[in-house]
Amino acid sequence: MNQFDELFSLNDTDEIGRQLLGVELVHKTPEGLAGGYIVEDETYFGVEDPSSFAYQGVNNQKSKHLYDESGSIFIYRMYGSFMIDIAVQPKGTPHGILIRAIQPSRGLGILEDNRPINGKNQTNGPGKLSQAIGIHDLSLNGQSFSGNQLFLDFTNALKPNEILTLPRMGSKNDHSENKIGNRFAVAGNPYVSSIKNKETDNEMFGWKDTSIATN
DNA sequence: GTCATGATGGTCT
DNA sequence: GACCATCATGACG
Repeated sequence: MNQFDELFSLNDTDEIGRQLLGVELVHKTPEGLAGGYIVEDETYFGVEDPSSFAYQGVNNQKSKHLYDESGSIFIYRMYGSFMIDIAVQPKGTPHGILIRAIQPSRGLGILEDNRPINGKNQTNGPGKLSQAIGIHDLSLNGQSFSGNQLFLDFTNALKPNEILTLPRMGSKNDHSENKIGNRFAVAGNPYVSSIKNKETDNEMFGWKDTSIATN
């Protein structure tokens, strides 16, 4: 079994969220490959999660791709921005993982053309990173992250020194008692959204080994 | 640098 | 016209 199948066959959605940190998210654009290392993500627990689009079994135009097989692409639009999610768990179980931030590693010139902003603000939010890597429609919905348009690359994956577990962002449905779903982040990485500047690790960016150069 | 606030747009009622 | 798993901006120190 390859790393992709191994990861997306895990039963524990939070564990998949933790293991995704350090994996490269890559988009094949007309100009070339563009992408970065995942440094922050957020888990959603389907029918039992009040802030999931599939809460209590909702299955409509917006949520239907959450029900796809583990490792499928689920893109949606919010406040005019595009968000990139991974559908996880077997077909029919609508768990999802939202990719919230990446550290640029591939096609840096393409990222800058798509989103001409310097530094960490280029990719430290879900709407920002999708703009930077060139996702501007819903056309990839339902395809697999093991394909070759928008895919996960494990070959150069980095290992976080420490993983932070934080409350989820946004989601005004998240009122109350149901404390399920988590936000995971690479401790000290400057591209994590809303990280305090003095908490960043400017030497290693929070990775165990950064000998793999960015280009 | 931090924080609070208004703008946002597509989708659904 | 309301809803929202967001973003950019402008006032501070």
